[in-house]
Amino acid sequence: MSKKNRPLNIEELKTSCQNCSLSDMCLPHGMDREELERLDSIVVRHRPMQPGQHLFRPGDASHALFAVRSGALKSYCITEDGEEQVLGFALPGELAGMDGLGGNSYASASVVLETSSICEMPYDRLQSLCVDLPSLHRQLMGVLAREITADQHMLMLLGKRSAEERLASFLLSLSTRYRTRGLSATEFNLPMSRQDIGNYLGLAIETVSRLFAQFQERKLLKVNRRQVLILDLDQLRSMVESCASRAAAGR
Amino acid sequence: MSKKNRPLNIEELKTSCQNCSLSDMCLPHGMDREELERLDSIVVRHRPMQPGQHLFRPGDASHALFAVRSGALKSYCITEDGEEQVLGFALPGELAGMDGLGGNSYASASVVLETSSICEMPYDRLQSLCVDLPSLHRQLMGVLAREITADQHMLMLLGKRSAEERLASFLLSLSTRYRTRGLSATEFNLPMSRQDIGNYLGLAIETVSRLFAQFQERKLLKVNRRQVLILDLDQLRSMVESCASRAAAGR
DNA sequence: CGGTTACTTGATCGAGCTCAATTAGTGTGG
DNA sequence: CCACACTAATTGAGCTCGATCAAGTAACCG
Repeated sequence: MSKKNRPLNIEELKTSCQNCSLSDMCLPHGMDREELERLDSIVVRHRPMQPGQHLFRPGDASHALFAVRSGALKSYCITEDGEEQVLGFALPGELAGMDGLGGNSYASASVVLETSSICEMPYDRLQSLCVDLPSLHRQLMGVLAREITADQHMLMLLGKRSAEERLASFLLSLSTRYRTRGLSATEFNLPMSRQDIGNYLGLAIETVSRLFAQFQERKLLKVNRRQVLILDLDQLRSMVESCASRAAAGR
Repeated sequence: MSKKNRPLNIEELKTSCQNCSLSDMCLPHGMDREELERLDSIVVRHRPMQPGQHLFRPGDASHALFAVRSGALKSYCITEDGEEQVLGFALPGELAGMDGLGGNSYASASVVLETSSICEMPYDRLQSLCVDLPSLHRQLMGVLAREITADQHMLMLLGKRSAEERLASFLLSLSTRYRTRGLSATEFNLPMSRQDIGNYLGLAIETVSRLFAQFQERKLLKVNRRQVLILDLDQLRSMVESCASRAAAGR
């Protein structure tokens, strides 16, 4: 927490995949020291970005994959009529910009939700590196396949689940992802607004708000604005048991 | 139709990507003659498969990508409570099995809807071929990226669109895909049941049925069981985009 | 044929949306 | 420091779309 107010430390900027605590859940997963070094050499690291700043917008020439080092991103697209559709959120160790791979432009937008450090990996360099590093190639395929699986999991959520199940599933997903990152599974801050949550889950924001109130009354959790404290993870799980296996498997 | 009863013709089995009319909308897109030959060498072609047969099921060891040569596939997953969730349909030139790439097993199932010829491309051979053929690598990435984009388009459909808009969008998608394949954009047979359509679109089958009836009354199309004749493509299109009223009104 | 499955049509009900009002944060400027 | 504006979130009331339940019809198949 005091980190926030410290002046910029050059050592922190000079970070590499090799000493990044997230490397195991990020693109470098399963790569050895030498491979990591080569990946490192193509990663561009910027200064922290501020809420509201965009990594890219739909139609922008697609040139790079992005990894979240700290902070959070929101991925969304704009429908023909100007409505926003939230597609997902990227937490540390997760990627954005996959939909531009192999094409000319991004189909979605990616915007910073809270102050974030981002690693940028240019497609062309990534691709040529894949030729040399089969494990990177496999890892990249795996990342894309998991993204497809995750999107399909969302299809199930939106197609089959009630509002209650959707919100429970969403909170469990966040909980699991924070725990994986060594953070608390039961106490965290939501990086996104109610608007974003509702949009993502296909619900009106009033419904989201009411559900939070209802969950609180049922002693499942405590929520104050963006602060969430989960009191009964098991019961939340039992609300979405049919989706739990996939989420837990992580694959 | 008489084809069904003819003995197996060796020439029909010996088909290759090089003389496949679908190659432009399939994995080979953008590859030259020599590259095609090398891709051909790793493609396994089976005898036609019958409705109900599975290419793979969730949890099966993932070993290959599949391309539809003729016929149609349904992709779905099963939730723990035994519910089926339809994830999509593959028409000729389209792929199945992408969610197993880079992992150990498929997350979804793929089942044949109507008698189909399938091309099988083993992952390991595909991957080693990617090292030699950058254009295949790029194409594979592109295919995966498009799949992600398509899934995200479905998220929008399920999250934001009314039943009417969903069915219109579904029919338009089929229409476009058939036209791209050199078939009629206005007259085709649905390869899937009402059950499948409803499941896919997040609607009850009764709703799907009623909408078909309603569309017919509005002279948008004629439908008889699985035969569809689209009468007013433009108006169907305007239904998908005509959410402008809602957007203008508020939000 | 009779039985089975796929689809259609009708009637009713409720989950979640919309509209509207209120409350709680969050600056911003005097 | 407070008044004011502005946005985010909550809460309430009523309504609508689409689900569910139920019955009927049409194709298919031994």
